[in-house]
Amino acid sequence: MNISNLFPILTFNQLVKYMLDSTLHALADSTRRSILLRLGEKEHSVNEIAEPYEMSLAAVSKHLKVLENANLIKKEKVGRSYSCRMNYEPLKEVQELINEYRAFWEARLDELDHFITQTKKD
Amino acid sequence: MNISNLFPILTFNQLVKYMLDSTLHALADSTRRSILLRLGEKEHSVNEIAEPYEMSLAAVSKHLKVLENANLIKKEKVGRSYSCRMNYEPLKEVQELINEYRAFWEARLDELDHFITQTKKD
DNA sequence: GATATATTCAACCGATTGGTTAAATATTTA
DNA sequence: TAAATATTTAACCAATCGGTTGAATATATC
Repeated sequence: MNISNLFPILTFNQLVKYMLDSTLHALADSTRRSILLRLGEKEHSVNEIAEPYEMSLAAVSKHLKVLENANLIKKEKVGRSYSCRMNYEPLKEVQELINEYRAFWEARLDELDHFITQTKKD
Repeated sequence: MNISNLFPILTFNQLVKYMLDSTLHALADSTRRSILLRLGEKEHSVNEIAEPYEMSLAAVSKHLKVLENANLIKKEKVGRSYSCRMNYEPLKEVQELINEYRAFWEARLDELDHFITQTKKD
């Protein structure tokens, strides 16, 4: 199930929800986070990506599919192999999410700070 | 399975990996993201948290358990109910992760920029 | 002490996950 | 054209997921 297939039948908010679901799910696995870091550094073929992991090529291929569906990587066919590279875009959405939480968090810290100052004054 | 039970038998890196796994897994569900946003704003009892969702109280209780195991919320027993509040701490780790990816991403953009400048010069 | 309230626990369900192996598909090379 | 290489697909497996319902456990109130 690729996100682009669903595009015309979802509202914007549903789309953001779906994107965050798939991005965060893709990141919630240490093998995939490691793959993404390596692809951030430089492009790799599927075989190169799979090399360091103690699992089958098919398993790595599946991990790449999860990253690709989350739009975190792009694959381009080059001869008989695929060149994979990272796509940062979806991480901006995650960044924004974290910022939202931080805004609330800091607002509450301010409140607490204010409370302490008030208490000291009394 | 709570992270604190595993603490003595894991290395620091394994611990970070486990924490990111559980934090990102907890965030990869829109109900839990929504709960966390509301708890960021203010403390709530389990019943209050459950109110807006069209699912059983037990289901919400499970979501809260996932958030609690990821250390994203704290629960305190107050009389016969529980007061829940957000804990921002684990999100710092996520923030750092995103920053790592961004560092690579920007380094590559710089390379590309450099390449374009070079090409124009020729 | 009986009853109402707040929450969790246990058992179950169908769907999804992360892995496997073996076969299929493309493409290049000999 | 045959063989080697790169990758995906299909079928399977056990574990986990997100939900349900009904019973259990605390605590507060009548």
